[in-house]
Amino acid sequence: MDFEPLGLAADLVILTVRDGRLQVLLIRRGIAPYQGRWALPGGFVRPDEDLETTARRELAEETGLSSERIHLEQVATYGAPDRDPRGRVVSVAYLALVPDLPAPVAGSDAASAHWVEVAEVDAGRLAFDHHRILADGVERARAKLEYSPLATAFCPPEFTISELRGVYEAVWGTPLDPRNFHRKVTKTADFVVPAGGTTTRDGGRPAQLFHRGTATTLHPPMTRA
Amino acid sequence: MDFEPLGLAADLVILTVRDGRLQVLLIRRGIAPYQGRWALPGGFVRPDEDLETTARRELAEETGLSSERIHLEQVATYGAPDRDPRGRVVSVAYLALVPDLPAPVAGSDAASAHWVEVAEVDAGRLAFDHHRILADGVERARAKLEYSPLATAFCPPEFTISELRGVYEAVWGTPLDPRNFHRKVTKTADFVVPAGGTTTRDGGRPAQLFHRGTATTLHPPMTRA
DNA sequence: CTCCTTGTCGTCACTATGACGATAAGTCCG
DNA sequence: CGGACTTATCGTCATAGTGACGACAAGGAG
Repeated sequence: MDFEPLGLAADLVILTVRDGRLQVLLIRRGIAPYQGRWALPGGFVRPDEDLETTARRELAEETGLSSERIHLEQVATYGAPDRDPRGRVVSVAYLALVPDLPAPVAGSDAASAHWVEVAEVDAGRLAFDHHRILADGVERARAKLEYSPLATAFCPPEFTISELRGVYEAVWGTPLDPRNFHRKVTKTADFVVPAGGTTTRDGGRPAQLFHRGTATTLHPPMTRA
Repeated sequence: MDFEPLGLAADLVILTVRDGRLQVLLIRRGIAPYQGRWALPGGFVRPDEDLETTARRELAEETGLSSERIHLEQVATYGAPDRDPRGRVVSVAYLALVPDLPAPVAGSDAASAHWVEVAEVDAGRLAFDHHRILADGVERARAKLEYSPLATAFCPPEFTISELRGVYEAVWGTPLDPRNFHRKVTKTADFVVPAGGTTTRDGGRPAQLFHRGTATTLHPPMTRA
């Protein structure tokens, strides 16, 4: 087979919720093209390397998170012929959802990696077509919160209902009624299961701790206000 | 940039509803590898060609459908290093939904193209990892019928509620109550709009004709039984 | 005309939801 | 130590949407 010259990359939309807001991990590019501009972390797929393996490798390099338990899913593939001035580069985008890290971002490339609030990302300032990839990734995350228990991926192993609600509010950008949210979450089978303890880390009356349940889909879905 | 040798292909899951059943367009491979096996239509992305352009080109070649109005969407990208014995080939899968064609499949490669009932496709008989691509494409279609008005993509420009219900039943593989379905569809704003005429092509009492409305999402979604 | 087929409207009970009141159980501070 | 304050959790109520299914409408076939 005679293959055309072509680069294959995996780019990552790594989202977390910090300080009650949705944030994405961006790196400042040190080299051309788009030197000095913000970009999504990513890298080229190595020969004999699976696409998801590349994504997990990059995730580990940028965040230090190497766990298999980090949620990672493919979003879409971007292949416009002129999307990279260096030549034909096709990029497979992955979405990663990580809990608020106790330690700041650490890793080899970490020097230039920063959490940026999604709402404040200036689309025009991102390298390549990364604004589009980011938008698609965020929209995927927003959609999946509706019908999957994925919001728990943003939480530590044990969390309160309020913290879970905070995830929804941050990702969707809308406030939710605490009482209705509580009812909905606790009555949806296998969404969350009581962990047995309580915490007062959010102040006020002690809240029950939960961990994620076994559900894979939410019936009926959560509703975005 | 020094790029690794690598092929980039677009493969198509082309679905239609014929005789009340969900069918997919498969071709019988005339050359190695997997000679004689069924496969999804597809082909390599040309230099300077956009991914979706490749997909539309292949769609036109295999079905003769060149209209921009045919629903086409990206599903996922498959890049396992060993998925193609010829070397590293990464495939971007697209899902196309086409109405029941009045004329049989026509096109340059049509000699080997056939509609096959999805329920009868023997996963083990498909070339490459096409069984997986097919499964993902079908699942995407099933899911999208829930929250999008996409079922109309399987219908001719004017259709009856029963015909639309037939699409749902074929894609989901479950019977739906005609009365509740009728209520749901006609009460969902902008899902379908009356076209003004009636038809008796399904027998029985004449049915109103509709065409697709302007809705892009269904609130609340249709529910799979 | 009568039967048969499909289309369309209506009813009813039940579930899920949004809005919001009320109470519980901690911390904080004077 | 006793509010005041904060967050958690439960309950109530009206309403929308749904599944199950009865009833009637309006064509064609024999």
